[in-house]
Amino acid sequence: MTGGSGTRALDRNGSAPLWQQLQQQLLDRLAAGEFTESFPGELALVDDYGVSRHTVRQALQQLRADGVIVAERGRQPRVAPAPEIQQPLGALYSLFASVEASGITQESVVRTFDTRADALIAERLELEASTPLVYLERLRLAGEEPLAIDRVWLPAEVAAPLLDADFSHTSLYGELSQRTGIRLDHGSEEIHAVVPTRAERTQLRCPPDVAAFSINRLGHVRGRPVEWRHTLIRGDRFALTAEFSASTGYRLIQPDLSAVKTP
Amino acid sequence: MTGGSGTRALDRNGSAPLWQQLQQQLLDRLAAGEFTESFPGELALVDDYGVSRHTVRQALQQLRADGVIVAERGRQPRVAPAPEIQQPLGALYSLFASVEASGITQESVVRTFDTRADALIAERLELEASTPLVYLERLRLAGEEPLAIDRVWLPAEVAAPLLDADFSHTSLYGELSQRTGIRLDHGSEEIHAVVPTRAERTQLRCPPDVAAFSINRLGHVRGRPVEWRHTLIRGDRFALTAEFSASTGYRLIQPDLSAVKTP
DNA sequence: AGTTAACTTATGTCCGGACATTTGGCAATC
DNA sequence: GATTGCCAAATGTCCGGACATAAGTTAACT
Repeated sequence: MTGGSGTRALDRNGSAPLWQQLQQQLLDRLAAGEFTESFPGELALVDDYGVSRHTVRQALQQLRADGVIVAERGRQPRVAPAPEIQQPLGALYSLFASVEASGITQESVVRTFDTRADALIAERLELEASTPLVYLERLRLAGEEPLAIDRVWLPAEVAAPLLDADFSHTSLYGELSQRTGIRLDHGSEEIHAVVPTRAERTQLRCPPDVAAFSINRLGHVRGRPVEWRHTLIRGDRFALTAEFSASTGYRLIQPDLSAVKTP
Repeated sequence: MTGGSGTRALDRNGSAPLWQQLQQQLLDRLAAGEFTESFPGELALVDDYGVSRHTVRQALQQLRADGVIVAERGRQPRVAPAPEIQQPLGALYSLFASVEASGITQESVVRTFDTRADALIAERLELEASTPLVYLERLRLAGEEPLAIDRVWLPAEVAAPLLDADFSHTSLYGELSQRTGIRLDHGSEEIHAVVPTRAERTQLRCPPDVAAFSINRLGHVRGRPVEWRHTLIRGDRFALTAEFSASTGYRLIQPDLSAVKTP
């Protein structure tokens, strides 16, 4: 199997540096699921690819820096475990995390939950207009009082396993991760300040002359858009809080919801 | 001067690895302002410290990865220029940068500009209630139409040199940096969605049933708060846009102002 | 004076070897 | 059976050398 020398070949005539080729090959093999639990040691790679240990180390170096693999002295390198806790992703995460943190009971009333087609949303998800989409519309309550209206569209192809879930207490991302293994890894959102329509005000049971955040979000998984979301949050019960510094950049932090709770 | 070998000494008996010591020494010397415009080459360091080129390269590697120094083939390494453009700092930066980017003329009408005392603001700046503060209130126009009301308080002690500046076309941060050398390095802000009062609507000349962003910001310089700012931005002409991913985290990006320009 | 060619210098890449240090497993011992 | 000691294996560190390649400099040439 892992016998002799030079089992695997690298293009030695020009093109890319050897260590770069090796690095890429390792990434490819890793993406193909080749190293489930044991990663080849440096000397094994030296033997396999017929390069010096220095070159192997140079290839591994960035992989270690990026946290793809973990290596310690005297121990065989292993593939790094998936990042434990997903980084807070976006203002929506901030919203629900802050409710959670403040200890207020969090609940959702599912108003609609079905599969349908929507040409406009489908286009935003880069799908055919007739593609079936799972649609979930919830009224989110915090402390038994309406906080936000949340509407999500996902391609039925990926979200079908969710259809028999109960979303009155669990989070969409939790179910999505648990049932399909899918986790958003990229997204963009646009945050507007709006005055809710009368219908929205009725649903949110909020007084007149109250503004709201309107957030449109497009979530991606591995480069493909898989979630369109629109959330309308009462402006009298929520605020975005951010911190920034030259070193850490701009970060949303969990606002103190109790301060904006019920004026 | 830089003659012989081993001019500079490294602790060779245990403790930290040579490359780490070298890296630290280089960082120290750099912090002392020793390499203003020319950084020693690899071979020079080999000669100076009496280590192999491999060790020198290992020490430099992380410095290059961190962008501290820049090295290219055949060219002497140089100290990387100070971070080109200051990192977008907060939603306010995003606001004015996006106006700038869209090519719309940006102008301010200075409504008030004086020195006064304000107990509430002083407390937020951690100052005595009677401390004199420079107060600047501007109506910010984009494309000759009102976009935001901007009010800033700074301790007079640091902002005094600004008092004879004309803020109808220049930015506060620009003047502050130019006249006093002060640049904000940290801050926090709270973003609310509100319905503007009638007086504010009048100033902003915006139609009824339009919401607004209300942003409170506290800016720091080297751990001391030096700026309290309140900005009210028309919600029909501005939106916050953000991107996030597991690798880069949450970042505000410049929204397309033209899309929200004038409905 | 302007252009080209050759040379120097510097980093990028790659190889070989050597020793230190830590881990993990095996074996001998109590 | 549990502990201890030893050895092999693996990575971390460090050194030396060699050639390739790009940039800058100088010299020669038109």
